[in-house]
Amino acid sequence: MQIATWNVNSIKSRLDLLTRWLEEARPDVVCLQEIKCVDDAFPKSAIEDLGYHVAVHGQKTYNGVAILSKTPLEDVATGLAGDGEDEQARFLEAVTSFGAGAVRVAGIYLPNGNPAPGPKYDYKLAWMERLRKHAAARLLLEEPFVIAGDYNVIPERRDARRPDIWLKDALFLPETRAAWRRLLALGLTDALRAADDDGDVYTFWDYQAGAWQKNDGIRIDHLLLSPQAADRFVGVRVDKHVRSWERPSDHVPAVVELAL
DNA sequence: ATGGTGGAAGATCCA
Repeated sequence: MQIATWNVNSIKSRLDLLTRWLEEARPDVVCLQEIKCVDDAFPKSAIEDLGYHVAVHGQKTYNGVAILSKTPLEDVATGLAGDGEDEQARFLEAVTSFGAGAVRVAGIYLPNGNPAPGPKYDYKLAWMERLRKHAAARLLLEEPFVIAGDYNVIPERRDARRPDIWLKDALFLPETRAAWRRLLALGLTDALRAADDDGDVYTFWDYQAGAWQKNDGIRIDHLLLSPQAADRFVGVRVDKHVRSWERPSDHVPAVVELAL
């Protein structure tokens, strides 16, 4: 089965592209980020008509996440533990069953954090620590578990075409990368780096300055696998061609295939 | 020196 993540940058503006991609790729589970709408405004029936169950955690104007699945979504949870005051819609988790197996999927939209330093960066780092704690708790369950989403983290220099321009950016600051390493150190596998090939793997190209035409990309969308999910790893891909479609998101879908 | 791109909301913020 295939699990995908895609920051669509507004579901209303991207519904036609999402539909086109779902019909082409037919992933089993899709985590969407930056839907930028309240739950009631999400085009649920259009997506259900394509054969998907839908869970939504949205808010007005900003952020917002959703999970689509060919099989029913159970045990749905919204919001990341650790800050009762946090009202930003950035976390959604659910369990889906396929054949004999089940997988728990968390869809995340990790805070951008710019400008850094500042309160937005503090929020990002706190959010990353909350995510680490949550993942640690989930890993105790020893089940197939995938955390998929827009992490707003460039893990290493090779994850940017021009790493030097990102040195002072919240996506690439040493503290950001240290928090990423602490997350991985729990025993999670970075699926996009789990394949043998070592080439460019970008998932985002800015709308500005011809970034796409110059392949001036970064890898900030990630799928992290629990050991029980990594044991079932079959392959991974980035649907880069979607970035060249008309009126694209600045992110493209990333997909992992698991033997489930 | 300026603006660059796009979305949402509404004339500005966020990415």
